[in-house]
Formats: sequence, C-alpha cells, structure tokens
Amino acid sequence: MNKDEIADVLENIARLLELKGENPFKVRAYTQAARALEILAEPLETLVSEDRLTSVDGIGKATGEKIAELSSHGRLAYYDDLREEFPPDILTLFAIQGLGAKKIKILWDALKVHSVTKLERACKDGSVATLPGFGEKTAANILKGIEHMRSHAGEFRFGDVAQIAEGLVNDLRGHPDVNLAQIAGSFRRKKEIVRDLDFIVSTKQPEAVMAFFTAHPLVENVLAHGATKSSVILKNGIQCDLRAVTGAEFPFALNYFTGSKEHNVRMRSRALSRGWSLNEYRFSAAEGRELREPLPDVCEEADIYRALDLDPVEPELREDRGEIDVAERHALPHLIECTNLRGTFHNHTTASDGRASLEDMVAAAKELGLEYLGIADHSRASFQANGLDDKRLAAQVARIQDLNDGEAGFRIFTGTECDILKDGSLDFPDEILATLDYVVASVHSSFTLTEAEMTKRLISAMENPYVTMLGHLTGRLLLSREPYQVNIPAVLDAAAATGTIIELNANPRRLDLDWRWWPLAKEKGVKCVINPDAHSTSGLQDLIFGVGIARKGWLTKEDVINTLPLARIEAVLKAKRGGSVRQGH
DNA sequence: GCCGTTTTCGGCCCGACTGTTTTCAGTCG
Repeated sequence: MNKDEIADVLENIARLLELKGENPFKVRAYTQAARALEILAEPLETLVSEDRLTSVDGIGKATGEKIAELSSHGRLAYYDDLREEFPPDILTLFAIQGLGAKKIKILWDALKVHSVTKLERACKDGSVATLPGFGEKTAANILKGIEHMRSHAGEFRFGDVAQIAEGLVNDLRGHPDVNLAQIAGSFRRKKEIVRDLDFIVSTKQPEAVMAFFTAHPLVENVLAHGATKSSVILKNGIQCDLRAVTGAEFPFALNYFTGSKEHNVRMRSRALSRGWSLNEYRFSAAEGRELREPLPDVCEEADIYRALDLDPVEPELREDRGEIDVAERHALPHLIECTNLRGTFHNHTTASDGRASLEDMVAAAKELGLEYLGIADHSRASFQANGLDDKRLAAQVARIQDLNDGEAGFRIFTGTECDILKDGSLDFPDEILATLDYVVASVHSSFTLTEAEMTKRLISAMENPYVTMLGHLTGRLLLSREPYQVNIPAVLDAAAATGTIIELNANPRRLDLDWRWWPLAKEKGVKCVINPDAHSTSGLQDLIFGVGIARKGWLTKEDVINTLPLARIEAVLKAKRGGSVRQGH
C-alpha cells in the first residue's frame, strides 16, 4: 500500500472511531497521522525499513505500528475489525454537508440507514424528521446536501473560481458600508483546489452587508444568514462564507480564516505560551494562565506574527510545513513574485494545437512585459495535437529566425515539446534537437506503465543532453486525471545530476510539479522553470497561477530560471549541452 | 493517541449558526 492509500485508511479509522463515540483527541490523532503521511518528504518505505516512523511529527507508537503493518502487508487487522462493526458504505455519508458522526450514528442505530440512497429515501418518507435531534428542516437540508454532493464533487480548481472570487470581493468593496474586504481561506493560500471561498469584511453595519451578500445575483441559495456570518452557494456550485467584523478585529479575522487550520493551531498554542488567548477577534488574557507580557497592539495582520516573535508568514506558506519554526529563526525566503518573470518557454501556436499564431503569441508576450518567449509546439508522435515533423519544425525555426532578425530587445527562442516515447527515447533524433535553442520533454502516451518503468523512462529522457527541461512531470489533470506512477525523488535526483530543469506547469488544470515537492527539489539543487503551457494568447496569463504554486513551494526568484534577464538566459539554455557553463544565478 | 522550555500526566483552538430544544448539541471552518 502506498502512503496515500494508507492515509485514506487512517482517515477512515478516525471516522469509524468517531462513530463509536471514542475520545475526540484519539480521533484527531488518527486524522493528524494521516496528514503527516500526506506531506511526507521521504519515501515511506525508507522510514518503515529504518524503523523511524515515530520520528515524524504526529505519528506515535500506535499509529506508527499501524502504518508499518499497512505498508508491508497491505492490510490491518485493527481496521478490518473496526469496519466489521459498521456497514462498509456508511463512510460515504460523511461527504454530505451538515452530517457528522453523531447524526450518522443516530441514522444507523434508529433507521439502519447506511447509504446515500437509503438516506434519501428516509428523508423523503418522513422517518428522518421523527428522530431525536432531527426535524423537518434537518431532513430537507440533508436532501439539499445530497443534491449538492451529486452535482459537484465540492471541489473547484483555483483557476476556475479566481475571476468569480475577485469579482465578488470587488463588489463587497464597492458597498458603502464596507471598509475593508479580503478573500481569505485556501484561496488566499493559493491552494490548487478550493472547496469554498471565504470573505472577510470590516464594517459598522454588518446586517446591511450580510443582506447585500446573500442577495447577490451570483447566489443560488442561502445556507445561513446570521448577524455576522452568512453562507451561500453560488450558481456555479461553490460555497461562499462571509464574516463581518470591526476594523480592529479585521487583522485577526483575516488571519484566522486564512488558515490553514494546522497553522492556526500552532499560532494559538504559541499565544497561549505567552499567556494570551488568540481567536478570530483579538488577543486576550488566557483564562487560568499567568499574563506574562501585556497584550500586544495589532493594526495589521503582520503585527500578529510580530507579537508572537515571528517574521510575518506569507499566506501561501501557512500549511504547517515548518513555516513557524523558520519564521522564528527569521529565515523565511523572499518568495518569487509575478513581476520577477522575464519570459517563458512552454507555449504552443497554430502550428500544432494552439489557437493563436506565432506572431499573436509574440505580441501577447510583449504586452505582458516579457523579454523573451519560447515556442515549443508538439512533436510528431503527438499526432492528436497536430505535432510537427522535422520539415514543419525546420520551417518554424526559419520563420522565428526571420522574426528575430527584425527585433530589438525581445527574443523568440526556438524549441519543441518533444514527446518522450514509451522506452524513454525522444521523438526527434539528436541532430534535429541540436538545431533548437532548447527542448521541453514531456510524456503524452503510455500513462499506465509501472512506477519503475515510468521512472526509468523519464530518467533516460533527462540523460539526453539536449533535453533542457522536463514538462509536466506527473501528467496529472486536476479533478480529472490522476498523476501517473513515478518515483518523484528519483526523478529529482536525476534532474540534479543531469542539470535538467523541472517545469512548474502553470496551467490551472495541471500545476505540475505539485508545490509539495518543490522544497525537496530545491534542496537537491534542481532549478525550476514556470511555464504556462499556453495554447492561446490569454493562456500566457496562467503564469500567475504558476507563481502562486512556486510561492507555496517556498521558491525564490533565484530558484526559477525564467526570472533571468534575456542577457543571461541563453547561457542557462546552453549549459547542459556545453557541459561547462554553470546554470542559474 | 500524541506530546513535552508549564514534560511522562494532563492537556489537546475556539466561536457562529442552525435546528432542535426550552438551554444546548451538532456541525463547520
């Protein structure tokens, strides 16, 4: 069993224990162990074989033993026994909004309801409304929850909700009673997938703002409408929450609702150790604790961090991946910013499957203020994408050279997005690749190889000296296609050894390589290139999504090669071929 | 079940809203 599957088992154990009414802290221990697994930087097999599982934060003796058993045997007697106590599909009920362990337990005990279909029937025939603690409205809400679950998985790609989110926050800012308005939550942390949108406003008239929000034309239905908090579902299916606070409370609310939950827990315990209680409104004297220092003044969000002897932590880093410790040591990185980007390399034109001509793409890149643009149309094996053969590629190269001759201060680089064939060889021979400024090598076929085969395939491609960068490393399509099986640490090792640059594909459907891997890549000395994989002129703007993910991956402008000015980028592209030129800054 | 500059036992973040109650439990974030 791999670590993600094991994490799922631990999550399920937590839910089953909750159903049994176990100690909530025990339940949380399993949830936290699952999370610790998900963010593991080392291969799980290593930790298991070297018996170091308990050295991981959140994994102790009991959870460590269970993880080891699952990892080596693929099953766990404790889990099997636990599952025996409930019908197998009861866990699916947890996906319904408004249903938690207590209610699911009652539904099972009293009505033997254990599946979504049975629950739906029980809501409709009136039996749910008769249960203790339930009523007509509860039954109606459960039906709504079921409908919502079925129509949307409840997850949205960041890029698909970005415009709506920005539009809504601007509408809030335009309201006469709103002083400050901000998007918080996972959206502010630039998570690749968001489940909801959180808005915070400061106002002296919360009721008026709540009424404005719940009546917004984008709202499909209202889940809750209170004096300071409202929840709605928008027409596109995403849930939005709005909190109204005073100006003085705003920094605290913004911080609290930006999260992550785990980051907040750390902040609060840190406050407690100073004798302060931190909530979404203020610092206050913690009950029953000695107030060692006077309560700090807070005008803006960063003051909260300063009060806790921390450097302010950028929202993207607030994932409880060590940022608090590093902030305490005043060693947080200066994260890359959009304005640092000077060019980009993985872009398509009408020559393959792009929708804009070469000239239009160049004009759009200039419009964005870039100094160079690399053209990497598909190679011939990607026939579904109208991939170029060597003749068409040569013609494109000649056209680009003509365009460059008439240019000053802007450079078009010739490239290809060359298919990595099933055996790890490339779709063009080296003689052709040598005629180009650079090569992006990507997998577009045979996704179902074993992990060992796929890893070997990528590594042999990177061993080719003409392969400048590796495109969308895992091939995932967010919310639609799983990444293919590949040993990412091994690929990163090979990238470091061969001097191959790893792409951070900025297309909001990909965002590949995932942000969770970039700290490890950086540690190994691997360089990043942020590429939009643009298939149109507007696709170039996806670069901003890539920058968000790079920031989540703790990357600075020094880690990303396309922050280099035109005068210095060429040497980086040639470095691997020549062997002698040093890569990077 | 996990954890430790309040340390090996006794804590573990905390508040809003809803719907059911008649003072609060459940859920969510």
